[in-house]
Amino acid sequence: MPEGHALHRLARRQQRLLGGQRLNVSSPQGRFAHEAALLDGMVFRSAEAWGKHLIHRWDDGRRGKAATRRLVHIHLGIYGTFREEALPMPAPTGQVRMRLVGDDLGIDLRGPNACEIYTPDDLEALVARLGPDPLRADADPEIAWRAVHRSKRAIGSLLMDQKVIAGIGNIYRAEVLFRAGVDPHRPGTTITREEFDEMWNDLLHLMPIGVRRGHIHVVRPEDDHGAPAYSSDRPRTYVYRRTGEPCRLCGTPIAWSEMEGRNLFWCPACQS
DNA sequence: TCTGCATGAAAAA
DNA sequence: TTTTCCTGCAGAG
Repeated sequence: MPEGHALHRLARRQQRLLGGQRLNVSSPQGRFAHEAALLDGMVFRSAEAWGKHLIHRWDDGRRGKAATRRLVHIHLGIYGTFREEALPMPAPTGQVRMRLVGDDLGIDLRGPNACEIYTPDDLEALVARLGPDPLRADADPEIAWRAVHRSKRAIGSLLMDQKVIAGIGNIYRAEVLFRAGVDPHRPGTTITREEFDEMWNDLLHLMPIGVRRGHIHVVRPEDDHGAPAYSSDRPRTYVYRRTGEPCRLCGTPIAWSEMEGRNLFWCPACQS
């Protein structure tokens, strides 16, 4: 679930569902109890994503300098999940780190990598260490291009590095490389400006689709036939988790290897 | 019902 | 490079 598109989608949804409401905040699990007590009864003002990071903005309902404001930083990691619940809220099951209860519904957060109070300086530092996020209007591809162009690291590794581009995960990494015909093992220094631009523009195209649909779907309709799909739905990926299955374009078995501890998938014929 | 793996990334070693 | 976070799902039985 949680590549960048999922976080941007969550931010929009949570702001729509809870924005402007005074919430009851708790931490049934206890690990966020002190912070939850500070937030309890405050107004949930907005939610915003930078890459895979989510920021909740809170205030006490007053305007201007008199207002007390707080920021909460959330990173879901690989396990983290939000679940919406109808009121009245059910008894917590599992480890509920943060429970938000509004006028119409509640939201439980389980298993996050991070859930913590941020200062404005913390947020500034976070944004400063992230690369451009293709889902944000202010994203500057030149920053990403420079990072790629001067690095000897494999492009498959660079695309996963949040300092290079924020919000890309294992699926977008694999699929964008496939669609651009780029071998994941090539050093960044060998990537041409044309290849980089093609991948960046593809992210600009694909990631908003992910936000709208709520999942990553990159297979063009004309390629959506033949080989058995990974999921029971229509095929969504060209290479991700399709090890040994025929490439949707050329039929060559999709290759797998481990790159820096993560699964890597590519077509050895289309990406060379 | 049980088991192992997963779309991350910071911290530890 | 390994450990940690400890949910949700797919596949096996």
